[in-house]
Amino acid sequence: MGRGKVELKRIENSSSRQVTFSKRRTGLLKKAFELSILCDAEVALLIFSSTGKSYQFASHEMDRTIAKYRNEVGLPDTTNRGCRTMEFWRTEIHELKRSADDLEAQLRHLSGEDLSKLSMRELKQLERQLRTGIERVRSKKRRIISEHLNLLKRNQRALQEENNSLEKRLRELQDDDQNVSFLSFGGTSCS
Amino acid sequence: MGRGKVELKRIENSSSRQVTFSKRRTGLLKKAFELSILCDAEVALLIFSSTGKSYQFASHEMDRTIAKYRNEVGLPDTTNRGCRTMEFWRTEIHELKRSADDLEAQLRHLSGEDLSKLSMRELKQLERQLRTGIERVRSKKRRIISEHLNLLKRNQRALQEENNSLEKRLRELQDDDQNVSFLSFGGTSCS
DNA sequence: AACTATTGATAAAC
DNA sequence: TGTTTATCAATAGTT
Repeated sequence: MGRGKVELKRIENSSSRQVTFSKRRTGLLKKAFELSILCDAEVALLIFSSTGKSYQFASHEMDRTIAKYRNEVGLPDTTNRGCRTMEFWRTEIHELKRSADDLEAQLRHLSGEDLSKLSMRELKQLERQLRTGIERVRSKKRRIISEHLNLLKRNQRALQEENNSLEKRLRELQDDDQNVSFLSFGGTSCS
Repeated sequence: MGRGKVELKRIENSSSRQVTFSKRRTGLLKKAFELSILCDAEVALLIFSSTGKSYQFASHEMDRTIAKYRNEVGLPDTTNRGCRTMEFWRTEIHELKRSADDLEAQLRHLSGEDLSKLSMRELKQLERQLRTGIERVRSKKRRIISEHLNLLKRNQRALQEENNSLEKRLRELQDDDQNVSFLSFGGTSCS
């Protein structure tokens, strides 16, 4: 952004480097702030100039964010254990509650409740989501039904086959019977 | 940057918020990287999404940069007060997380995901719920559209009336004009 | 530091 | 999630 592209390497001219540092540092801090507000994120940013001057931004308590990071990475936190943890848990719980509230609101919206504050755009999006959901549910139902049907067909086929073989055996038995009668009564075929 | 300005406040629509988070997070990390290269600065950036996912960048060793920060701010105090209620917080958080998981599962189901474990009966119930939801959303949309339409009609009517009165006044003015001509020129009607 | 031509980032839509 | 497009924002080079 600016007149001409910039190669991604250390700016050799020291005063340009300082000017650029000042401009970009400001921009970076601003963007970190915006991200934290717009997206409700927890952001911590530490900057040290090559001359050692320090700049920073933290959307929440810096130590808490660092503690979270250490937790994530797996190392035990070297900050205060104990006293501050209480506050840590409290905010943690607060956030969990808020995200639960958020989920509940989404659920209500998907059930068609509490729509009064939604814009047309949000309503359209919601309808699309519901349509997708209902289509997937229906497709799942169809699959279940079709599987059930296949099972029934298979069973039917098996029964039919069993039936056939039973009939066949029955006929054979009847034939035997006739032969027995024929033999025992001297060969007159009746009907 | 993008179509239309953005107000600096938490984005209420949760899916927009997530999309924006993803985009801006990428941008922020990129800019942090660029600053560190171009200006030879030491930069550390920690980001946690509102759902707790973690992202980070460090131009140097993260711990070193954090240590530098701690040094800058002043060493942490080691006060260690009673943390007997630790267990309480732990269970509290556990419960909250479980209820959040439950809500998330419901949401997934309503979005048509994760249906494999549901029975036919549950699927039918889900479909009914979705149908109700979609019908309510559609009805809300219809109401909004109809209100908008009414507003437009009212405006149109008002404009029409204004138009009529303006035309009337214009005619009156023209008539006056003719009368004035008539009087000053002694009564000869011209055309 | 202020200016402005340009590039870069990204909101909205798909 | 990725792509595209229309716009706004950041900033490189200049004064």
